[in-house]
Amino acid sequence: MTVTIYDVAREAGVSMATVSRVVNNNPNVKPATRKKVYEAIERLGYRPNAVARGLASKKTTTVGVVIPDISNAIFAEVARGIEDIANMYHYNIILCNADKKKDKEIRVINTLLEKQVDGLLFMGGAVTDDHLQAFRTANVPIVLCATSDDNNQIPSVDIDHEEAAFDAVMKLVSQGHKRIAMISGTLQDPSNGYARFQGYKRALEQAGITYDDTLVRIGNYRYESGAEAMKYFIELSERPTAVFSATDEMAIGAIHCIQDSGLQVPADISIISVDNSRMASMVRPQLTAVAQPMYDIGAVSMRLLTKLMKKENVEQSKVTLPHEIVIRQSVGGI
Amino acid sequence: MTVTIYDVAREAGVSMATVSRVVNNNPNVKPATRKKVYEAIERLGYRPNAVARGLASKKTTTVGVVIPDISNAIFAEVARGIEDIANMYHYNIILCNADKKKDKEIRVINTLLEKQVDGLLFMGGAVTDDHLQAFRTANVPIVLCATSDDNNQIPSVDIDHEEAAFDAVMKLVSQGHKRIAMISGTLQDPSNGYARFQGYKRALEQAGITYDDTLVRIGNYRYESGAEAMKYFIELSERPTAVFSATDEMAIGAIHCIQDSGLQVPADISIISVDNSRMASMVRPQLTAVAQPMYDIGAVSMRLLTKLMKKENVEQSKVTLPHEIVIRQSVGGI
DNA sequence: CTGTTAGCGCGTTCAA
DNA sequence: TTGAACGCGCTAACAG
Repeated sequence: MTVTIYDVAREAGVSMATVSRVVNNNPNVKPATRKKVYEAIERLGYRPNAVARGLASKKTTTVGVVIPDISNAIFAEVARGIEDIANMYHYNIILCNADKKKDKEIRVINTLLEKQVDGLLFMGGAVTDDHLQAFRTANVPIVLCATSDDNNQIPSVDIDHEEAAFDAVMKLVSQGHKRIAMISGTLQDPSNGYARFQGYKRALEQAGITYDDTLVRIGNYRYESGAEAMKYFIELSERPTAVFSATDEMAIGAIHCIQDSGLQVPADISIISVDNSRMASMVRPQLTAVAQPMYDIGAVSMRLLTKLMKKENVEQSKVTLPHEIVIRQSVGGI
Repeated sequence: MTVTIYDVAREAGVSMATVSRVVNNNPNVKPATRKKVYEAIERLGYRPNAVARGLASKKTTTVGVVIPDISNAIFAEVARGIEDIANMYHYNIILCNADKKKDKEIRVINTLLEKQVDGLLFMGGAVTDDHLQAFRTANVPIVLCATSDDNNQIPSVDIDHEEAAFDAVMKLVSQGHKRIAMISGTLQDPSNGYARFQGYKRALEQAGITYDDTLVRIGNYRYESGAEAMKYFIELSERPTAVFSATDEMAIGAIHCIQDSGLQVPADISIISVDNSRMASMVRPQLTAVAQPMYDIGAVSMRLLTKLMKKENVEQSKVTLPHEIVIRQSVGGI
């Protein structure tokens, strides 16, 4: 049924070792024999068995990527960066979606490790002790991508979320806003949640604005939750003149909620967010946002992982990429 | 370094066969020994090697899913359906992105096959002879998901794209529109492109409207291409009163283009599309669209694949799921 | 209920 | 430049 390296060897009149050599591009094969082998491979339709190869060589040339939520547009762009670099270094990548559930993340990590991936990329999402525990038992390199752990034990590539949020809110401040609300992610999420919230608070402080927790709502990163939070703000007796959203999608929900209430963005309320996904341009008014360099985060983390897998020594295992603010139309003066 | 089943056996004072039995939940093990083995596993931090297991058992309990374009929101929902059913039947799933490039699709298919997946799900996208060729050499079942091949040789789960497009256009017709443009995908794409275009033409014909190819533009499914196509239509001496877009994202680009030109949707121009992704509600006015049952397409195709993998006989290898029209706000009368 | 023994398909010495 | 032989970690008969 399945044609193996033995069949090819017999067909070509050589030994299996020789077939193995040509398949693996080992130069120590006479061109004539190489040709014979290739012909036999062609004739038989031989396809190398990566599983057997992996067992024999103890390498799979594949890296596993766990995506917290496949429907989050951010990760698509990060994945693109990962893939481009992976291809460059001849690694296959396999994606596993974890559906935003922590236990599924752990399960997926273990599955990937059992599959003997040569390295692991853990994309955005909280890194708990359970994660750390799973990582610790791995004997392949792991890098965190668009997230990081509290104590920076694991190599990671990310932006400074606190600073990004700070910059976003300061943009609002510089436009004269004083009553600035925030649509946050859950504070359990260290990057997109907690850090961005801290940045918000620090900016308020620096601007001399007292923090008011009626101006903070927690969303779940989805469009609807952004709209709900905004609805709450609009109904406040003294509503905010500007809103900082932790992510694009919630910001867009907020924009539409404002418009559906008969108000204008940014005339009545300004909106800014962090992310700058493709969606930021797909709304009217277009969304002003602090941009994460998503492609680069993916590319750099994959590059870092290749170094780790090759046991090259890396000078810096935690890399923080710069962010920048992209001005569009959703922020106005007061 | 790596702890094997053999180490566990020694630690627990049993044979490796027994360890294998408990790891695989074979009932033929005395509870006491089972307990001993579990303890040894715990103590040593043993993790089964899926590669070795796959080689010995000739099964990997994983199915490969090729995603044509990870940044396409449609596939996220389809993937969700796939995963839920896969989990139910205890299959792991690994996703491979093909970046909308045909050669990468073929490469990814072969990689997955080399990895000895037990089955393959090929998601939306054109199925060419090269694909068929790659499929033919596979000796595991394959099912097409949200797409199908011309001759229906491969099992598939999909909607009737031609009919869906027809229904969309007929909706426009029923509202009194006569000058109906289309933003199409490439005609090389049999499902999202060619079939939907055919449905458009058939609807026109049925409505007694002569087909006019100045009213058709080909886009690449991205927001920007929808906007560009719309720009072209608006500048026509006699512009359309309604536009049928092959997909949501292009439709949203079109809506914004209309609004940016100072026109209104649907007062000046109506828009309808096929897909009904999450984005359809994330635009103002909200998009009226023919809905594909994306989750179901994923779930049903995975279910079909499990049957095929278990060699159960399936009555119907090509299944066509029903679609329905979701009325929102982007279509008006004339 | 448990242990022994073959392979699974391939990479990799070590000789020749 | 080539081949023979071993072993990767595990499952699956087959015995006992």
